Amino acid sequence: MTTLPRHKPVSDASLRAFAGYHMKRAFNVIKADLIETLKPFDLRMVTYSTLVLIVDNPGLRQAQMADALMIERPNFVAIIDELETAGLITRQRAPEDRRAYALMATLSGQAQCKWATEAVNAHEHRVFGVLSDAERRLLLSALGKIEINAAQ
Amino acid sequence: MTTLPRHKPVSDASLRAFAGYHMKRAFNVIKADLIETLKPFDLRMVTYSTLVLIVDNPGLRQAQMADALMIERPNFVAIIDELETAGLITRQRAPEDRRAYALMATLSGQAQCKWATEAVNAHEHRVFGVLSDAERRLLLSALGKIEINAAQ
DNA sequence: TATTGTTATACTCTATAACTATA
DNA sequence: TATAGTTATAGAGTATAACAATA
Repeated sequence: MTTLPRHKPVSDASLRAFAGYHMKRAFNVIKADLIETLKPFDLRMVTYSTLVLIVDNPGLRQAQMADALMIERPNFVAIIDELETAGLITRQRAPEDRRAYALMATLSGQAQCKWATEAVNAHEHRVFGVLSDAERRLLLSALGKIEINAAQ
Repeated sequence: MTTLPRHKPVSDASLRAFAGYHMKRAFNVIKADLIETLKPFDLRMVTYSTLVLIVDNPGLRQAQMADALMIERPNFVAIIDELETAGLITRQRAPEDRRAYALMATLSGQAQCKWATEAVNAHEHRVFGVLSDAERRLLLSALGKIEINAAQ
């Protein structure tokens, strides 16, 4: 008896004309799956990315890491605190510049990074496994072009 | 004289192995451009998407719109307030269910939607114009597959 | 005077519980 | 009792100004 039926389908045809809308929707599902993937390791997307960068680039300063991750320096403090409290990284005063900290992964941090990366690889396989190798290559190529184009 | 040179390049090679990392970086540049595109219209991404949906689906209820946009009902209230205050839409009590509001775009809202959509089309051309038609089609197809796959 | 890490702060986005008015 | 819209609130995420220690 409702003239406004409750489950009338909503048309998003106009939005679907935009590639950006599809990017957002696809990225939303990827993000949701990644968050679940990292939860057992007590890592968030940003703490996982940071941990990987510290493992791969031992000894760098906070400001350098923050720049690479495009995170504002003040916001990076809590992220580093979180990883340090979890025993995954250490802050070491840089001997030649006592204002700066050099960031290093602990042995535990290296192990955690390796295990989490295995889980993230499984996540990537789950999410992008629907694509053929050719599709996946073309997706990466297209994404790269979009990013480079914007930097001009 | 720094043994930790300030601009030592940071390797993100490990992260670049992940398609999701490229998705995030590409989406970041798209988002930044779209935010600038919508600023002259006093619209945010979410208010623009909502306006388009209301123009295309006049008379639907808030809850239906919120579901379609995957926004929690409480958070949708401020979005609708914003569009209503700007004179772009109206809330009309649904006569057959006086708890509900039917959402309608005003004439001004329809015009604003049309102009903003022209700007968003230009934005899409700027951002995705680096891709060939074939690349763009394959990107959309791949994104669709990722989204559908996740819904299973 | 400038820079590193930090604190404080504010604004957005997102998620949940609970209220009101209607059904 | 259940639902539509709302309020309040809390947690992330993000951005800027300003401070102490050091250069």
